[in-house]
Parts: sequence; structure tokens; C-alpha cells
Amino acid sequence: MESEMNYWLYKSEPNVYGIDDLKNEPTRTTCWEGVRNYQARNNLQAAKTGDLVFFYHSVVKPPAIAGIAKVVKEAYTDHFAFEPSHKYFDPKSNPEKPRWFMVDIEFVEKFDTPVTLETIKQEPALKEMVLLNNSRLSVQPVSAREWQFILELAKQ
DNA sequence: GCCAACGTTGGC
DNA sequence: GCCAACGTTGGC
Repeated sequence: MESEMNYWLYKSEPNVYGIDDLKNEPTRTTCWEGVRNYQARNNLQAAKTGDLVFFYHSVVKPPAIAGIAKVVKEAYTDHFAFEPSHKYFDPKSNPEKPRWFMVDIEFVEKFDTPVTLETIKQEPALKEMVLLNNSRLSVQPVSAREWQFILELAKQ
């Protein structure tokens, strides 16, 4: 029985944390912390172990999908929200009733040729992508068709 | 650096 | 519950 596979797109500013940082982690994994938006959080919580993730570089020229990661640990409490000194501290989240969550992802692949936002915009097959229609959402779903189409572009 | 789009906050 | 004000994101 084949289990359901979901696809996602996670955005990050490479100046802060890029795909090379993930690749260079000793374990090649990291916790995807700091999501402080409810819609993005809900998408994080929907991730299952083994789901694949496009690693998108934003606020860089050119913005582009840089590669692939996979979910290796499903949503768990983002304890950074409890630490007042932390950048992502949220006084409204507490251990009894955590508001924010994170997942662990592992490096899979870095594209030789990143798939740029410009390329994505030019493809009619990708016009329904959340990336184009809700560009600020930092954790978003990708359909299986979109995933395959972008993979083809990355291999060209 | 600008600004459009979007989300959150808080007064009423 | 509405909405103005404000803050953030992110492409350009």
C-alpha cells in the first residue's frame, strides 16, 4: 500500500539560512523554526515524515527554488517561542498551550540550475501555484503536478 | 528604497 | 464585529 505523499514549498532568505547551510549541517538536518503565521503553521502541522519540500530562496536575486529537502520529523512544539531573549519569542505561547510548531527537514538535493520565480511565472502550467497567488505565505502546499513540472525544469 | 499585499492589533 | 493603524514580507 502506497502512502499519501505531500509536497511543500518552504521559503527562506539565504542570507539568514540557505540550502547550503542545510547541506553543510553535520547531520544535514535542521529544525524549521520561527514560523509565526497561522496559515503557515497549519501547513507545517500537516507535514508527514517523508514529504518532500522545495527549498525556496526569497529576498535574493533572483528568487528561486534552490533544491529539495524532506521532512524527517513531524510537527513538535517550537520551544524557541518560550524564550524571551529569542528572536521568535511569543509571550502568548506557553508550554501548557503551545501556539507554534516546527518540523525537522533533511537535505536531499541542490539544483544545478535553480528554478527562478521568473521561470515559474512564465509557465501556464504553474499559474495556480500558491507561490504566485499568495506570495507571502512562507510554508505552502505544492500539488503533485506542480512538483513534477518543476522537477522537469530543474533537470533541463 | 519603494510599495503592494497581507496579517495582526486594538479601540470603539 | 468592524475597521483604521500599523508592521512585515518580498518582488522589483
